[in-house]
Amino acid sequence: MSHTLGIRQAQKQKTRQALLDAALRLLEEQSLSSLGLREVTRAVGVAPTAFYRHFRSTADLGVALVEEALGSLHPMIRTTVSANGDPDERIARAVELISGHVARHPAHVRFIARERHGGVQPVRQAIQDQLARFGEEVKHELAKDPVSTGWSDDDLLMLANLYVDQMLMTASLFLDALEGTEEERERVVQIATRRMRLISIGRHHWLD
Amino acid sequence: MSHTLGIRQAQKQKTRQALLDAALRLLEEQSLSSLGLREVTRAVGVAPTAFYRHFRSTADLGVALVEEALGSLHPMIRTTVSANGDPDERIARAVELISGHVARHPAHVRFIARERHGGVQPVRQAIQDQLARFGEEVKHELAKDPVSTGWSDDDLLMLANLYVDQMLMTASLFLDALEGTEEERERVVQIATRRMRLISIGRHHWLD
DNA sequence: TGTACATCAGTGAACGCGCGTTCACTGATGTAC
DNA sequence: TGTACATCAGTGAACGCGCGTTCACTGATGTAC
Repeated sequence: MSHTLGIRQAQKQKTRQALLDAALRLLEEQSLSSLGLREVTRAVGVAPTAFYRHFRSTADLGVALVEEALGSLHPMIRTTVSANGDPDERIARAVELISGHVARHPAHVRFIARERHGGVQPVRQAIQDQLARFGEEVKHELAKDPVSTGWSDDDLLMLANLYVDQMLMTASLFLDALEGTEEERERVVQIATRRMRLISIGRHHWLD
Repeated sequence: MSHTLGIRQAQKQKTRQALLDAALRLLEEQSLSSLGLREVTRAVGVAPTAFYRHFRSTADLGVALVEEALGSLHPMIRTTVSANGDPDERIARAVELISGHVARHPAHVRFIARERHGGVQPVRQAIQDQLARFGEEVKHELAKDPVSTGWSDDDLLMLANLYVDQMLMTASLFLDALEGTEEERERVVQIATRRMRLISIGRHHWLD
């Protein structure tokens, strides 16, 4: 049988999630380092002091947001990279997947792009850690590909991280085009696809 | 004859520069969106109200910092891309140039990396504009290269922007390794070099 | 099922503090004659 | 060169405001018997 939370626990989690949601919305127009605790509680409709029942500080809340934004992405990344089909098909699928993810979770993507180099160290660290995990996982999937025979471990990791950075860059481009026209979004698809294709070509000729 | 500034103008520029310098130092540990006007004037040793003689707001100061950080970089970029020699030599020279620039101007590099996706729209826009200019300039230099014969304008711009993004990424890696060991920095050189090499290989086989 | 006590998420008042902005000012520098 | 007036970078007092944090509290939920 599955464990049901008590009423108290359930209500606490609900408030916690409301704080995270409100913060994420406020962070669309500012950086975490300028986000105020009172701002967040005001948006939720609880007393400022209620914040401390859930987080030590806004930095702490930021780390929780990193987990929310990136934690669930690992399976998706794995299946994308390990997909089969010819290179162009795989690239098209990956670009579409990124596009869809940005459209569904724009605030999360913006948050990660913004705070990756942002002014709050623990959050920066949490993002770096997650991205490093992505890198390792992508490397692991790439290693299975016949194209990778003869590659050193270092080179595989280099390529994996290049892909990860490329995905983030692409996500950021889609984000900028979100409020634009369909034409602009199509243009991002074109650019992202060709960037990926160039990297893919480099990969296939790496050992020449 | 060259025009000499009056005493008043000279002193004003000196104060303005002091404000920019102080802000840049404070921004090593926070984002622009949380930088206070009083913080900056306090660091310089002038009254808070003096700030308004030079900038309308901290956002305005941020735009001036973008100009200071990127404005003088255009000639450097051009000569780097247009340098001759075999691809590996050119890559090695480019990586070393980025490494040197980061070592000389760490705060400027950090500022750009941080505010590129930061919470202050006018500053983000100013950075985007400068990077778009870099892209156009790199494209213009790439077009001169025999390797580029047969390339469409769109593809050349795609490659140029890929290079620009790659430079920023590399600069950011060097930044993270600045306080680390010489070994860590050498590792960044290796990674950046191989990323560039893979892109260069992709470039040479693009039209296959 | 009922009772008595423990837990603890959320409250609301209070605090001291630094913020951005206004305003009239000062006194060194610049300019006209 | 000297004088009289204009300019304007920087000053300092004052303002209202929202901030993060503390503290003792309340009352619904949880638990032991």
